[in-house]
Amino acid sequence: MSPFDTLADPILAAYPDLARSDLAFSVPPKLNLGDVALRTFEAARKLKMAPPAFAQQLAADVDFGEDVEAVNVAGPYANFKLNRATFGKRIVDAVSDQGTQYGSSGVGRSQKALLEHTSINPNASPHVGRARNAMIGDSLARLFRFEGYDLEVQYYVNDIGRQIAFLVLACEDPAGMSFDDMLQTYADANARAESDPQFAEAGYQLLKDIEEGEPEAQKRFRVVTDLCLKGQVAVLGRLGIKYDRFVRESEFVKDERLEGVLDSLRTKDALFTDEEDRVMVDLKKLGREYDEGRYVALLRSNGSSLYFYRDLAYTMFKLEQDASLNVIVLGEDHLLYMQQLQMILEAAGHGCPEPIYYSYILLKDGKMSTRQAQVILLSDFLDEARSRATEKVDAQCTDLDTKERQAIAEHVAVAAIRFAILRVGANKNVIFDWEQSLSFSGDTGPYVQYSCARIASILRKAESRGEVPAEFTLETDTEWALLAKIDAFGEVVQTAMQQRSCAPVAQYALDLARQFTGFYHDCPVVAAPTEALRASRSTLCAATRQTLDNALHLLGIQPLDRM
RNA sequence: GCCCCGAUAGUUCAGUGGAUAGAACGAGGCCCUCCUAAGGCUUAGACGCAGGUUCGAUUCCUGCUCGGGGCGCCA
Repeated sequence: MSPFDTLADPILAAYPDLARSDLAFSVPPKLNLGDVALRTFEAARKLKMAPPAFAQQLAADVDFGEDVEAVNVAGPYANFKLNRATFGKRIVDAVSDQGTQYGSSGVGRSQKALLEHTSINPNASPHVGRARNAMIGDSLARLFRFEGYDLEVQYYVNDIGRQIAFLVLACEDPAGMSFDDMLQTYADANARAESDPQFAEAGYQLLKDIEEGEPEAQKRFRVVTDLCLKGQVAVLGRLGIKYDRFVRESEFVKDERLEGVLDSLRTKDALFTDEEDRVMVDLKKLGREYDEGRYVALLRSNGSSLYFYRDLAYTMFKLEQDASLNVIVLGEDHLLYMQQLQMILEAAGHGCPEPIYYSYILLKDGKMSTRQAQVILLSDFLDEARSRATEKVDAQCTDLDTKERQAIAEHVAVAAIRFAILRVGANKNVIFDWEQSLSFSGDTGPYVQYSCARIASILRKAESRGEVPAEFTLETDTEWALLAKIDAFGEVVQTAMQQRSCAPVAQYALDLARQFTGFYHDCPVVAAPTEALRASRSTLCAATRQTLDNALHLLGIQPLDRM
């Protein structure tokens, strides 16, 4: 129950021509104006009145009951002064009742959802650019589950194709190799394929062999890609990222699911074999207006499949699962590709997964490239972050044992990277900067964790378990501002769902943590002047912590009790 | 050439068709006999350019400039 709703009802009763969406409530720029503001431009227009006049009339005519202490009009704005204790108790009760579900709208309840993310080549240790996909995907997975969806997260393992073939070819003794060797081997193999036509030819032959089911070739691919996949998943696991199902691309080299699609294309005269014997699709026949991206190749001249063909089959496989939410996280380079895929699927009468695009993380001197071994590896980043965090934790938590301190340091490292990536909009390029990404102060994940630790410390000292007292009291603007912030969480979650992005959640977590810090400095809890205030402030701390926990959970960041 | 995305303080990012555009880092000045200084207070500092729509545009539209991505046997 948001304070805004209880204010809207009497207004709508007094002015039947208005709808809830005409009433724009917000927090006033200064708290001395009021606790909640109503902007009247929209409603006044509908009623054909001047906004200031409407605000005056509304303040005079509408009875808001005893929960509203005053309505002050400032030009086109009506500012409400509320009975803060009453509203405050409602907010704190809501958090207490809903606990880990506080903020969820439950829209996804009893609905199935499918999310594909990461899906990188099993060729080497993931770099932070790739990890952006995984972090965005994982935060969306958490968001969808929080909203009640029954979600399956899929990782499409690109375990076949030209570049994997080169890697497999270069791994003469895969059994004796470690995951850490792979980056260099992969880079070398790609360089060699460029300069050594025989090597490249052998790669294509290997590819053809595996597609034709040659057992020895399959085994070689499997050993290498398994080693890589295991290594990648372990590194991503450090970030708390998990997958429900791994689907191998190699399972889709020949797929009967495509028969229907290909038939539809033939019917529309969109399928043809070009002069070089490739099987192609002409999207112009399906209504594409630009020459750009008009043609799509499905099969090589030697009959082996291309990525598009295999992914089309995999996408059909996903569509068969009939999820009400079917989302895929992709790099911005896949935009045209996805448009093409959608056209083909539409031509065959199918829907298409909903794509979420993200832009690249760039290095100061250009793009990260695994192929050229020009990367910041995620594992290197995490190690460096952990070692910096360890220094601080060791100095500050001297009463904890080494194992506990190490665990905290790892959580801080993960918080730093996840927060740094998730808080910026997905369609913005990020220029990677070591010092900035490793910072633990300011607008960072560790700052939010620090607020959590402070709350935990207060609750330990106050020996409070956070029960809401019968009589909730508060006396300062700071306490009210914190309550208003807590109340806003549900709306933030809805915005995140609409935008398909947890960036608003990250921003919110920061705002809430900062708001709490203001409270921390202004309002003593343990040493509160009265028992009633001590109890209410403890409760407010507990509600803040629950809300922070819920927000951090969506971001995949561990709230800490000590740091 | 064509198609997508971006441009807000020195830097990295938020944000909004309407009240005084928010933070952080960096720079200057302060605060630990006070629930964790990974903190707080304080000073200075910003909507790329040009048009248009609107009572009102940083926000919507068009053009331009700059940056990123893409455009037939890579994935």
